[in-house]
Amino acid sequence: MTLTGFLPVTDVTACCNPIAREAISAGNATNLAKSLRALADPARIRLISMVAAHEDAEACVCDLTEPLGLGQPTVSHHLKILVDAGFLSRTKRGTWAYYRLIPGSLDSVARLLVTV
Amino acid sequence: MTLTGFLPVTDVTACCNPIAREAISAGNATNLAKSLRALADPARIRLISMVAAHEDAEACVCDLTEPLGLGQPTVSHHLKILVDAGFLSRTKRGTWAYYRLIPGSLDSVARLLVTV
DNA sequence: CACCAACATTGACAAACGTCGATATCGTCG
DNA sequence: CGACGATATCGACGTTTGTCAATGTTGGTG
Repeated sequence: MTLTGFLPVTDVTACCNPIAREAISAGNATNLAKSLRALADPARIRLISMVAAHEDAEACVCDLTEPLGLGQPTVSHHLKILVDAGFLSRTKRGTWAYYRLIPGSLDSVARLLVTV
Repeated sequence: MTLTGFLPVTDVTACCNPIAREAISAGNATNLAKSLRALADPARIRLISMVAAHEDAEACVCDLTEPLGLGQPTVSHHLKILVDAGFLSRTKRGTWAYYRLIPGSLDSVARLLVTV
């Protein structure tokens, strides 16, 4: 299980029923695990949360570094993982890179976990 | 971030709003990350899925080892992580240990991810 | 009691991860 | 053009992870 070689999360989750409803295939389990792994870090959860809750629902790296308490390269690293996994989008305007939550991306993961 | 020192997932998720609704605290992000980390492995996703989909919604280690293609100690290891994280319960009957999905545990994680 | 089967625990090892400092890239402003 | 500011990439490091073989534990059975 590496964090490299993602499918965007919406592709991953278009595949199957909630995992508790019927036995998931090995391949789909691997894909879902990759998406979850991208989320399974405190810094990345906070990044998603901060981006979504930020003014205009977008934020640049400079908005995130200080409140997160991590260095700029580390923040860029985490953001890249979230972009590659399909949770965030990146838009460059001037010198700044603005990140946004991709609508529905978290929901498609949630849909696979839910049992009701 | 270690996989040891869990709170049961239902405690973790009783804490807060969906992460995209308002900025999550560092502590709650750490707890949610621990729960997600317990799920973020292909073998463990398949275990949850197989247990939930199994006859009578329970399964023993011997039911899981062979279809999963992993050794018995490895399967026990993964099951312990899922029990500690509050996703599975363990009941011993005779020589066998039966695992069940704890109702609502997956849903409480899903509730924190969902945005709609 | 002695043996066996199911499961848990331990110890070891390679692979992957999170973080950082240093450096590279790219757009802006003088 | 040259300097600067925001961000990305690289290389390195200590830590955590997933897996296995070997061993321990516990309950049933002869």
